[in-house]
Amino acid sequence: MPELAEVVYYCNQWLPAVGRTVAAVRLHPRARVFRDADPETIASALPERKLLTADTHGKGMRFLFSGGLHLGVHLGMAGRLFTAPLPYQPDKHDHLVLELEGRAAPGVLVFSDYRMFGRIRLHEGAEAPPWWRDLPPEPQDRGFTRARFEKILDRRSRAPLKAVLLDQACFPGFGNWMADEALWRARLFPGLRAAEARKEERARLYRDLRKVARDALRVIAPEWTAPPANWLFPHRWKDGGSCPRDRAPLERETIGGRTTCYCPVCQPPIA
DNA sequence: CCCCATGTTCGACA
DNA sequence: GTGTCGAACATGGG
Repeated sequence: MPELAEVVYYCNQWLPAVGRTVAAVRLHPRARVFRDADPETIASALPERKLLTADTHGKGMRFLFSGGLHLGVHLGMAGRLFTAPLPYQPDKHDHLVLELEGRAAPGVLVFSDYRMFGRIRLHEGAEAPPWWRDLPPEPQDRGFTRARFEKILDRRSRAPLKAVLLDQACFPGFGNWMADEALWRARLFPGLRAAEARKEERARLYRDLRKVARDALRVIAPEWTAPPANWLFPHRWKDGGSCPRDRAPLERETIGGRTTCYCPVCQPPIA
């Protein structure tokens, strides 16, 4: 479920706990979300630590606690973060619950993920963890230059554009719907190979994918407002959905290994 | 029972 | 090395 802006939204859910100290940890030690972490260490290291900062990069999150303790969270397909008052009775899909000291709201921080494609990591040390170091610029960043974009397309010349946009090392935060949205706005067939995109088409894609990232952050990150009807988003999963631009029936096809929605009229497939 | 799902990773293969 | 494909992971919904 979560892509760039949804990840920011969920990260914000834990933000009210900045400055608060963890009193106790409740977790399910055999949950798959702990496959890259030692649950015992998480349970013993977090109590008495104060949450200092919370930030996101792409689909990843990093919560920094006092004493140089870094908690990494990836939401996978169905993960979410929320807070709740005490006393809190964990649901069966709540894999990590942090109880906070004091009586102020929120009482607990919860990481829930019924599919368990999500992931929790822990790192202790003065330096940033390996998984939070040397991160590539996000598409909405100033540092995400046209030159960088061109290099990516040149390197992935034989891949369909859809597959390239889903590469987290190149477009951190982009997922299935953002990739489709950007290609639709740029009027490019998702199966078009990067090398086949002409100069103007590349320019459109660069402009529109950055716009999609910024629009998503504006609309979804603060309150998770429903995306407007002039985006592809609200039409893409509906059977019988039609293109908000020309009303043509939308098509769905597996491209780059994922179900891809596009408009056959304004994003004509190459024969 | 079937198929599908806003994600990642790994192995087999061209 | 590049890229594709399918499976796997685990669960729920239609």
